[in-house]
Amino acid sequence: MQLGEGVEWALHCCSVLALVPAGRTLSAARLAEFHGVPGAYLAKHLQALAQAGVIHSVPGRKGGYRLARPAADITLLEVIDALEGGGPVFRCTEIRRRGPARVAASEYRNPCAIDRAMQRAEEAWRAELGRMTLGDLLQELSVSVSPVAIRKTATWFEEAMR
Amino acid sequence: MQLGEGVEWALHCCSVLALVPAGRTLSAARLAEFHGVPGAYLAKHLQALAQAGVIHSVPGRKGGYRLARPAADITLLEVIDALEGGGPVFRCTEIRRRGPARVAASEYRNPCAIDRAMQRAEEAWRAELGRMTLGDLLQELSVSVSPVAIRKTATWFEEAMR
DNA sequence: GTCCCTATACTCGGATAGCAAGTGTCCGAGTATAGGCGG
DNA sequence: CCGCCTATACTCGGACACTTGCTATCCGAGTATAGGGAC
Repeated sequence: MQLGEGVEWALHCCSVLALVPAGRTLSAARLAEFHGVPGAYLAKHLQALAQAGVIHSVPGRKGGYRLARPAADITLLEVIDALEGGGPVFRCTEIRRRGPARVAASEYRNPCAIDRAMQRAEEAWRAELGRMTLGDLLQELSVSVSPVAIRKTATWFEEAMR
Repeated sequence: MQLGEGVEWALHCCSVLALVPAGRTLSAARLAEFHGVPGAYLAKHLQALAQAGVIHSVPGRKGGYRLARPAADITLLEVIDALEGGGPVFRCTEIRRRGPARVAASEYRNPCAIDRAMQRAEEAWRAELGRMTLGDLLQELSVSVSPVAIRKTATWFEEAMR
């Protein structure tokens, strides 16, 4: 089991979009260029983010993408769920109700103990991701990224915003 | 992202194998019959569990499978890692080092903040699964499963052990 | 009657197809700009 | 000189191929049993 590559791209793109000035946008092509990834495929993931209400898309010539809300109001969990569908990682198919030891449906009042344990673990995962917002991420980036890289990013931004 | 179907099967099989008397085994065919799943495919997953040292395989005519250790010493995490490979769910491909804003490799001393956040969440998931053992699961099952189902399972076991 | 040998039945183990989902790419619909034309 | 109209360039959005990994199955290698034969 592993998350799709698009999750990494989406998280990086969102952290970049958080730097876009209010009222401006950044196109999918620019985002792809910045991260060195295929633009056509990245567009597909950005589309999913837009449909989930994480980012806002602006059509037309001066169009592009921007965050749909302030960075502090967007959790990492939202970004991931937007791409992966948000369904449960572990799907209980109730195999306990199959085979020779099955009993009447009314006997299965309690939920499957295995499913419960898995959901508990999954909830811990989601809680951790739901605790952290893009705002937190930006703050962490501002202190952990080297000044050289920050300067270079700022320069690229001026070019891209022109 | 979702776990393979085999994870559910493996967890149920392990909880059944925990009921096997010491010195005895249960064949893959019996386990498949009990859960109503294709035996040939289940065998593949049991094989993975055996290679990971979770269960012990006995070849030959009176062969089969049994737990490699006491149920209280086997965590749910071990079972899942045995099937899914144990690798990280989120793989950081360091895309920050690509594109026009990249800088010299020596500037990337700090680990990627996005990767850190994802690993933290993943660790919460693994911790929760590592906390629970098959022994805990059995105890929970003994009180949550209906007496009728327990009796029916016991009857099937007597037949299978013959 | 006892021991040994052989054929058998049943087990695990790895090698082999089929299929769904993720990966990657393309072209069409829509909009703000820029330039030219008319008043 | 000013306003309007049209052609253009650039954007997002969904429809279309390809590849990887999960799903499913089979047959071969190995071992304990059971039966028969020899002593």
